[in-house]
Amino acid sequence: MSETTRSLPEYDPQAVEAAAQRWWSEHKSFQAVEDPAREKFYCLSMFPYPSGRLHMGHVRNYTIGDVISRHQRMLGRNVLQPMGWDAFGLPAENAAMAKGVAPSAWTWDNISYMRRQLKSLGFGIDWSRELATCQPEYYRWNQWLFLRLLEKGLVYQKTGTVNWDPLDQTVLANEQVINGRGWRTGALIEKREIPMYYMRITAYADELLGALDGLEGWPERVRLMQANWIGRSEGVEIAFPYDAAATAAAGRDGALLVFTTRADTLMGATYCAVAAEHPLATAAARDDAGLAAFVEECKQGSVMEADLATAEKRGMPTGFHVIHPLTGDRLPVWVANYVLMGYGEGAVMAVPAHDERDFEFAAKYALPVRPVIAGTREPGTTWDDAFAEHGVTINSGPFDGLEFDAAVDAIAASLAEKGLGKKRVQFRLRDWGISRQRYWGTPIPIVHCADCGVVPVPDEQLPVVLPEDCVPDGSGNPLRHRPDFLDCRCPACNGPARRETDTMDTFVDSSWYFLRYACADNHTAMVDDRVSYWLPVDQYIGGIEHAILHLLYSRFWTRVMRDLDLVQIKEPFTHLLTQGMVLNDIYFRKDETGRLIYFNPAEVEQQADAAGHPVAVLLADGSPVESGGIGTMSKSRNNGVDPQLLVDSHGADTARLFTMFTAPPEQTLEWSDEGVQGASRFLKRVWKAVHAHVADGPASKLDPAALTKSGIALRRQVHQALVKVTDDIGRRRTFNTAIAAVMELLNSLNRADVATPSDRAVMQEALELIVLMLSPIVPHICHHLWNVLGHPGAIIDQAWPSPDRSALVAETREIVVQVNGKVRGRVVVPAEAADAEVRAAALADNNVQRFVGGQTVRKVIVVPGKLVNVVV
RNA sequence: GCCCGGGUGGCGGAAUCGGUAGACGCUACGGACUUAAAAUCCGUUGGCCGCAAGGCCGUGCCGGUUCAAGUCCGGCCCCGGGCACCA
Repeated sequence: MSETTRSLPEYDPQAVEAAAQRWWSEHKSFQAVEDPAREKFYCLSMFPYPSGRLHMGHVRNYTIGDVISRHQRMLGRNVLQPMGWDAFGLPAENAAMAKGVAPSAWTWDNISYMRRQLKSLGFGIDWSRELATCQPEYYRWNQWLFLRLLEKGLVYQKTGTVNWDPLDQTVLANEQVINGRGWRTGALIEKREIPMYYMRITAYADELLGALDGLEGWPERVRLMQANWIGRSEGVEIAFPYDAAATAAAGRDGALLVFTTRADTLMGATYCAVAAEHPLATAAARDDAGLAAFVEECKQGSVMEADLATAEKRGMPTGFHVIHPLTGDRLPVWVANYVLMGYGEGAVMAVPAHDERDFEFAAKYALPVRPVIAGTREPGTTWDDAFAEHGVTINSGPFDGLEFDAAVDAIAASLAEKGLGKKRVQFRLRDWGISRQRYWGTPIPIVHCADCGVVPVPDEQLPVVLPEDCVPDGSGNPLRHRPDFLDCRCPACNGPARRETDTMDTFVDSSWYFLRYACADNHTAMVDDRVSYWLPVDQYIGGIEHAILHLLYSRFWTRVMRDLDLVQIKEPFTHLLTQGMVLNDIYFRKDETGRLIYFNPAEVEQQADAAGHPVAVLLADGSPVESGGIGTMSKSRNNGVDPQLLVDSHGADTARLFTMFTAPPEQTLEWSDEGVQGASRFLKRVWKAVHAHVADGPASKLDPAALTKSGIALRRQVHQALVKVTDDIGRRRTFNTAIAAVMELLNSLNRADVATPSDRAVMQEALELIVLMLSPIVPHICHHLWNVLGHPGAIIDQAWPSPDRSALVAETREIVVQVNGKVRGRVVVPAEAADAEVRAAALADNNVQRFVGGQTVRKVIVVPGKLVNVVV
């Protein structure tokens, strides 16, 4: 590089980015066109909820998608990267309540602001396919498919439990229940049973579970979480016949049905327990005021499983008994708050000796413990917990001495003989309740007629359009007060009728939006042929928080559409990347009432106090604030970073580089102002290296045969970096290490001595490759630098480069030598050296000799090309 | 409570299939340039011992397998995600 002082052009991100974005827009670079002759690549990021402004999590998510998309494009694929809006949901209703603005207006304002932000980040999105789930053109197909499922019996009605706020007279979301109280009213929340529509996802439980094995492009942990969520377990359904009192109360002969995976412990059952909602509990409570009060108490609080499972175990006897199906013993039936009505039969047989929860309950209420599995403890000794592992049966009469499987088989056979039990499979998965007592969602296409009952809306009357000018006030669904929506004609008898006011769960919207991108302009059908070209999604990217619900519903919905012959695929997403959350520091003060006031980290500075200890100080008043550690960026903790400020101050490329470099995509990412500086500095260094190089005039053509020794070594580093970056971006998706490899290479180039024309040719090649390798990550600056390097076309049309294999060949290798597993030296050997030769060189090393000393060499392990371990 | 992840220098992280722990970046410190500052460039930076060569210790904790463990196995601790109406 010449040492003459001269002024190189300054890196001005705003100008560079505006120019690149203008070029892409003018050339419609990202408009995807179906072309059966070309291999397609459908790269999809989870669509955002239009909450107001982009947050760093969005920037991270969409940068990952854009890097993969641009890389695939360079590999020659026909890439589709669409974008849309998950536009229905609760926050719009909350904003409406807070600001008195209609959810629709609020949502569309947010969409136009966020669309502009996405464009300023330079994502290669095909905006011609944009959709929003709150458009009738979209949600009419939610309604249409709902009707098809209704016809097939895959949608049905039953009651479901919701959180009821008795003051506001409204149903609350789990999020709106805080410590068992309504978030606005503070009233104690009650559980309430209301009629709802359900989708029969359990009909697909076996298939959804079985197909997980084939999802090789999914992270193992997501597959595991889904498998556990579906929760297939094999067990025995056992009938415990009612005693006379229970029979009388139930009004007929009957038996308490329970499901258990531990039929081998049946001889140890000492009581049965039912959920508070169980019919037997209801029957018992009729004549027992104390029990009635307890059952009512169990109906207080939220419906959340986490709350139920962590609640203190409590119960009361029903006074009824059931008959043990094998021993004939009378067992008491209890109502217990740890039994879930939603799983199995809502009743359990309790074996305190071999189940943790039963044990805790039995200990509290002095119920008998009867060990029937040989464990680590002798029967008769004091136990402090249950022995829940499998083992050999004891104290079980004719079933003694059996291993788990044999015991279950023998007991199941004996029960079957008496007609009191059979083996069956139980899933943890429950059917999907889709009814919401909310305004801002897809209207359920049902009409209620006094004469005809529940009548589906005919297809030709779709969509049932949601009025857009409602402003919810927190006291229930405003649709109930809208005669223009409510009043209609019955499709069956044409008499006066009333529309259903419940809307659909927003997970319905997101269960198939990825199909609609392929044909968003089709207003006569839900999907068309273009879906079979683009689907399945080749790469799906989104937050790990969606690992179960959204992804499982989408898998279910896709299968439903397959069974309706609407699509040919069964799995919607071939490869899945689950990105980690974005975190930032949390700072707060407590006010007089003990409430926490949060301060944005941007308003806080780290200083040292008089004693030299670090202390966080609010810039506004110079007084300290408390540190609350680190946590996900959220409005409630006021620790978000507005990506717009970053884009405005440093440019989109710096924002993109920072999020890609700071952490691998699947891990949490911690925000750091200094890290942003580092990213920006690196881009300036790339800019400078390219401009300094071209300032010395054009380089001559590269002749690999005419290189100096240092030129060969430098060129080897260049192509090694290319091999690594190709693998990191294309296979491993570890963008952080890809960037590190390019940084390392740039450091080498800056140190290199460029004296001869052949050196300059190597430099030209190296800089071109650096710009090509970085172009998926920081596309704007690379768009510019590609032209600076003397190329007339656009870098976006360039192919991903291939390494020159001959440049990678090295003559020697460095081998690490260990003695007893500790590194004691390094030797340089010819690259092709045989093991014996490497071994000899290793043993000859001075420091190695020092540690071997006079001891006998017991073993020498040679790992070819890497290391030698001498064991003495 | 249940299911799934994670824990490595002052900090973010690297180590891809059991084979050199700390790549790359940040911070801090020292130097160059500058009237000065910023920016930029160069150097040092896990701890301890040593003039040096080099050595000892070190990947949340305890134990195990192996020639070799951040990586595998068993038991714990802490942090994060999900738990079906936030999306």
